[in-house]
Amino acid sequence: MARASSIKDVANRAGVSIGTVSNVLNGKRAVHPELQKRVREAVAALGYEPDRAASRLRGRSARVVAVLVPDLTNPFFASLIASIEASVRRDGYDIIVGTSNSSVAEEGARLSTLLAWRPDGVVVVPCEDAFPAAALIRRAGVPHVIVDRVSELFEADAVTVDNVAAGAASARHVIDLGHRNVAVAASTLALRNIRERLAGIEGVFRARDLRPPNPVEVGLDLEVATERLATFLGEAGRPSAFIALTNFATLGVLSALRRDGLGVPTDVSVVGFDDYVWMRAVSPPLTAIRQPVEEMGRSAWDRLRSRIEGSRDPFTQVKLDCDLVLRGSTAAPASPLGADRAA
Amino acid sequence: MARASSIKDVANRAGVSIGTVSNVLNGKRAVHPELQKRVREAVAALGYEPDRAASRLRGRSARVVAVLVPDLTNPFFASLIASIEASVRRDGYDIIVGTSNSSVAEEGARLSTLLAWRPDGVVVVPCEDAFPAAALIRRAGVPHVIVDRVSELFEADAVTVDNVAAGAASARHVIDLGHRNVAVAASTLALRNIRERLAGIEGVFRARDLRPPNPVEVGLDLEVATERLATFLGEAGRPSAFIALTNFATLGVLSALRRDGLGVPTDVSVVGFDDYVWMRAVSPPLTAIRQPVEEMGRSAWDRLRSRIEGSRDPFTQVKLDCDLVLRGSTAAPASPLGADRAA
DNA sequence: TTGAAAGCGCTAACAC
DNA sequence: GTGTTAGCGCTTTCAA
Repeated sequence: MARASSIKDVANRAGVSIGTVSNVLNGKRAVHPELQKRVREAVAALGYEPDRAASRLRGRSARVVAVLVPDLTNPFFASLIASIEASVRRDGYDIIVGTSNSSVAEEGARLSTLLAWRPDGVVVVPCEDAFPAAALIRRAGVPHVIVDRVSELFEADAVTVDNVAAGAASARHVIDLGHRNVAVAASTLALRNIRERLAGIEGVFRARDLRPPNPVEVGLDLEVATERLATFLGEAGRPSAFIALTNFATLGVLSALRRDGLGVPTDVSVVGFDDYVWMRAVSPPLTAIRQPVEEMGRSAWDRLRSRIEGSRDPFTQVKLDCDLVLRGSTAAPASPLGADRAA
Repeated sequence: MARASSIKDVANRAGVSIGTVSNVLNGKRAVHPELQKRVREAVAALGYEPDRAASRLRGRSARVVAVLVPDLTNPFFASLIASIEASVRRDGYDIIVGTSNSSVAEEGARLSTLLAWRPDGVVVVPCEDAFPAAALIRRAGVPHVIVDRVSELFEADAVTVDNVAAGAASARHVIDLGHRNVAVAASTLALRNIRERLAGIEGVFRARDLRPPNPVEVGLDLEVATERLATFLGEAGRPSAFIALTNFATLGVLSALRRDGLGVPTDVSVVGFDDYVWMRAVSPPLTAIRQPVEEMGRSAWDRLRSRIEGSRDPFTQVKLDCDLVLRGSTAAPASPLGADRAA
């Protein structure tokens, strides 16, 4: 296991001092072309790459940002990380990633170890509205941005989505198609962003003098979700349309409808949440609310970078717009006014 | 932006030397209980967490492993990283992740910057069979494990899947159902692991004296994939079953069938690749080849850890088994022997 | 058992 | 324009 070569090795090989090597590499001060050449040759020959950690220790930034998400197997978080990684890389930064496993306790623990790297900045998707680990970040005094989930209390830069508008758009869509008996599925209602989506839906229903739909919490296990939604479907006055408020809820709805042999959109229309390639490939392709994940990552980095560079602006909360992507899973209900309770 | 507290701050507050603080924290040498207590109190009060980078510099491992994958938006790689992260965390390690963007050039560049962290180990999914960046890793002398894609030449520890067996299982399944005219879709055939899957299929067909199916390369864009498969479907002698060799090819097949209004499995049976929750939720739920992603990550870390701990065993190539998960997308062909060319 | 001090690889301030 | 050196935060000798 050959020790990686150090700046000393390069200096020896090039016959210069380590200071000169550093100057060539960082370009802070002019160095004679001849020496430059010799240094660069030595660097190439040895495959030297400055030690990021050592370099940081002596005053330079390590150019690393820590990213903490609840769960990497959730495609939304994976896409978010992909976007953040692409963004930071453009500025020569690396990311170190951690997972809180959707547990507040682990969240704090993970954050601590992430902070032990003394990152230049931190991007977090808290696993619950309450985000006690925020204290750790503030104590460390590290620039940070909260993404996706934001409690009302926590004062920090944040990047979210206009959840109310997203919910409203989906509600308008199904109402305009003629649906009156609409159901809403969410993995949980404990998160503010999800409740906001629901509020958006309720707002539209109320504005049109319709009774707002009741939400169903389906959890995070497909069997359980299917079960819960199935009993719901069995009841009299089965809804003619479903709006899913999370990507997992979308799967639950689809699974429950399949189990009951109900056709989409013939028997029941479905509005999904998030937009993944599979939603375009399946039959019918899913009408869905698309979150601008890509842009969320970029936006989080923009804000974080400006903080890293010393910005002292007041906290901002960026709210990005979702699109409602119309595809084949929504249609007018079979009977003009839906399987209506007015029957 | 408060500077994070250092070992010195802790020492001052506890009224001991920094050496004692270090000994309390690392437990290398006995420390008087009273002093221990004072140190721990100071640590808690200051929220002190030792600087990983500085600690590594002075001889300790930093407990990081670098992970490089072609693309984080691919759910397979995302799941793999999730598994690796969970595994390494159990041993107190962190991961720093990079993406090669499926480009060999970027792969080398990314690997260099990842190596600049002097990680204890590296896990790589190369983006092509040729893996020139391997030279960088070897020169650095860092323990490493190659996952998923392995060229014949490169000598290193590797964790893969038994691709031949996986292909064979899918072939046997559709043949047993009565299909004779079978098509195979892959995003690309430039990767050895995918060619092995195909070889597995061909082997079974030949062993049963059937003409092996021709493969279609569909690329990585859904529109393009749909197009390519659609022309294929339009031809006389349309296949009665499709086997997809990658998760993306699965989507292409589904999309093409939908476009042509063909029912699954009534008109065409489909065997998908990889196993994600959506495959269980949609109608029909997909029969698919499940790669043991979870286990792949764990296994890669097991091997890597033993190398980090100094193991000098010869290189091993772990080959894990895939399952064929039977669900609703495969069935006997409409006419007993399929839309056969023997007609 | 504890403290003092060397030194890891690097950058930046200082000397020439 | 170049070399020398202090010192970042830490672990680990070496003395006491």
